[in-house]
Amino acid sequence: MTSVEEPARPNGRIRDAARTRAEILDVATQEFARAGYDGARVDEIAARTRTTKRMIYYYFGGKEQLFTAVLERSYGVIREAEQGLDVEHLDPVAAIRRLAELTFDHHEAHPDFIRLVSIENIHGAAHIAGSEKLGRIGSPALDVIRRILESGRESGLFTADVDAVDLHAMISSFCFFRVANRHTFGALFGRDLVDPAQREHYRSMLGDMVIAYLTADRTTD
Amino acid sequence: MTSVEEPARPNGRIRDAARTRAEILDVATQEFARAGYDGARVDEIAARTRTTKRMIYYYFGGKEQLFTAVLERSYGVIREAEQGLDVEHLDPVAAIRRLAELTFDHHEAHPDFIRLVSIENIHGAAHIAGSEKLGRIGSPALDVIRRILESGRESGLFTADVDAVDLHAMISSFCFFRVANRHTFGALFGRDLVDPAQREHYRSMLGDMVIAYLTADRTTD
DNA sequence: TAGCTAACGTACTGGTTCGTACATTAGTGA
DNA sequence: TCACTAATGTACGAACCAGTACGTTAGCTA
Repeated sequence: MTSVEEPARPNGRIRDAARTRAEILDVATQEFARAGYDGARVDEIAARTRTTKRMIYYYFGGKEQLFTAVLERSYGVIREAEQGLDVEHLDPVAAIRRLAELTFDHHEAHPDFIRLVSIENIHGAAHIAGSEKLGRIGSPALDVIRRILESGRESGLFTADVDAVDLHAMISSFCFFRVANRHTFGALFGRDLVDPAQREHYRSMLGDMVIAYLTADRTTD
Repeated sequence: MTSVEEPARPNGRIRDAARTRAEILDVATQEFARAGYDGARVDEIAARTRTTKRMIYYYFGGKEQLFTAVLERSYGVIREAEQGLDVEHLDPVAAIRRLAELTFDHHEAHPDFIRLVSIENIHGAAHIAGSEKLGRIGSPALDVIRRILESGRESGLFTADVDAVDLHAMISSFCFFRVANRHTFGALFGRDLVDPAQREHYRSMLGDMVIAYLTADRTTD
């Protein structure tokens, strides 16, 4: 999330469309993630901004479109992160583990994004469906997984009959659950899934799980 | 969810505290699951009931307490289901697979419950924290996992150093994600994770994953 | 420097929504 | 059968909240 800081200017109205727009998006991201779509208050977002509610409607049109814009930017951030991943030089096992770890790290580093995705699912992904930008956002991670799977199978290391999308779901599910459900899980089972002291434990657990699944001895099946 | 049906009585006011209470809970479960806590409307719940809004406040006190009651009953349903599972007679590998399948089936059969848990996580599990009933609900599944893990490790079949709570998290994460995130996942990747035609595929994928993790050859680590 | 427009602010409205005051009745026990 | 209470219904209020009508100004350009 690109946060907006300004070198305390003299008072009086300053005009900067880009800054105002970005600041609204920043605050809206926090507010929607904090309270959900219906729980979020347009007035509250405006109050925590250096501008007014009028500007939210001026730039985004309404609460619904603002939420869509928040989603679009948040998804854009992961896509960028995914585009930066470079694991082609590693052997398939190491490459998959590295990819899983990157997913793990990204989920942990962006709890607000995880919450937004949960919220969007409560609403049946209606905003994604209504957004052209999100429709064609794709996923660089999928292409990477596809290539790793291929080379892993060629070399005989990977025995699992699984495609990139399903493997992505498997990796994401663990990372997502750990962050998204930490509150109920903690309250019910007394274990904090995002306890920093257990971070390495869960991180390697994920890698072990995925590698074990991909390389399991299937001759006896 | 125990749904309430009545043999169409002659009109006129009927007094049945238990029925009225149960009917409110049924409708509230649907409405909260449909729209989230803040999106749900008390008037809407009342309208879809054979009683009035007044009764919701009479029996539950308010929207917040109604949601807590809905959660309490929903969690009670799984606990009951878990108590019915009988896998002690199976060998550890088969027992774990069976347990994973039961979790898989339960998640798929209760999408409303999954949504409620997502919603409760958005609110930081505040209602669970404020409920005595939910605080001491425990989890029969955990005891079962504990025993299976022990016997699996004794016989040398299981090599993974994992405890019951973490294994439960691993199994739940896959089952939960598949149902909770099906909308965004479907919209972004064009794959329906709850497509009935793919049900067996994902069900066995989960079992394979967990078993592979537990029994992986760790001599080379 | 005049004028134009994108950017911004204020003040308000209309509908919504949780919650309640007050009235009523079904069923039960004396 | 009478009275009492748990259960129910009606009508309303007060706060909240998304959205807007209308007015203002900063900064650019001709």
